[in-house]
Amino acid sequence: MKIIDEKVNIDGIDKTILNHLMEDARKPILEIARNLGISGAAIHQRLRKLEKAGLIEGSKLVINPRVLGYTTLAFVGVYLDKAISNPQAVKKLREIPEVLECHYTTGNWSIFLKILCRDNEHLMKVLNMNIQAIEGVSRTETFISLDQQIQRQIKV
Amino acid sequence: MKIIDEKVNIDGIDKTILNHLMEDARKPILEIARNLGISGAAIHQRLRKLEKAGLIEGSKLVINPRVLGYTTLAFVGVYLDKAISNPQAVKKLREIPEVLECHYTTGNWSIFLKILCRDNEHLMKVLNMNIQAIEGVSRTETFISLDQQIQRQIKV
DNA sequence: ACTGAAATCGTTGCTGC
DNA sequence: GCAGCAACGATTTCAGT
Repeated sequence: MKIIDEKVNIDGIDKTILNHLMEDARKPILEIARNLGISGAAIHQRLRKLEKAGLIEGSKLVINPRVLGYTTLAFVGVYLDKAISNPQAVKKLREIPEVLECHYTTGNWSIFLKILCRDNEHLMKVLNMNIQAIEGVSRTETFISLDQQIQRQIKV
Repeated sequence: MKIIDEKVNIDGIDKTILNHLMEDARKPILEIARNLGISGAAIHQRLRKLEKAGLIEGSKLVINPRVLGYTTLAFVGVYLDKAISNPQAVKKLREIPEVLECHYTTGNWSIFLKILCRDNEHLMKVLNMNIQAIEGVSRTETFISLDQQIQRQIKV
């Protein structure tokens, strides 16, 4: 766990830089620099400041899973028998590549998952063969995403 | 909607390139090239092929919302009165910056959201003032993420 | 906090294997 | 499908103000 003890003071220039790069992490720094009327070096200085403050975590290439044949996105609420089995369950869940997110949540479920599968048959297999097989998992409730309408990060 | 009609044939070299850049979209291409023992130009050729195939959607700078004071992540199931109001509801949801994801789902809810707020008070305000205020929204069920244990993309 | 300069890298297009 | 090369632009760092 990284400790963030740096004060973050973000001005409009920082926001402009971040908003550009949040859309396209490989957008040329000099292009942003020309838009802002400052030098490329100034942008780099600000980026280093924002990294040091812990605001910038990194960058990711975003792929379209449909092209790889992954078309079924689902959310799964997991009921666990006993609280003590949670960390072991998460460890097992981490070994299932279809599990993209895993949250401890308030409410009915102990654990809440986002999983991505090739199709419904694959989803059923992952649920029955992989997730239900984990010790402590008593029951699951599955919600299939028929269509995702919004996908974004928080506005800076 | 982009039409993907390209056949995708991804070999081990493509996978290596993608896995590197999915971890860090700004990782130097020449560094990857040296690891693989091929030229930088060859990597660029493959990246163009993968973009043309629609597998590469883009890249994103990933920020840590906690540094901006956003600490409460929640999932919200939304009940809508009538099916006809769904597109209008989504349109309104898009105007709420705290809404990061929005899915049409199978099961009890019409719509399922991921939302990010500064704290529980802010969450309550967004639920009561913004989401419940949307025409057609009859009820919501909220699950707060106490801790996110897994966050990743599908393995290529 | 920013500029300007200098070295390295990114990117494209070419020729040839 | 890849190498090697060339040309131009971008990245990155650092001294200087």
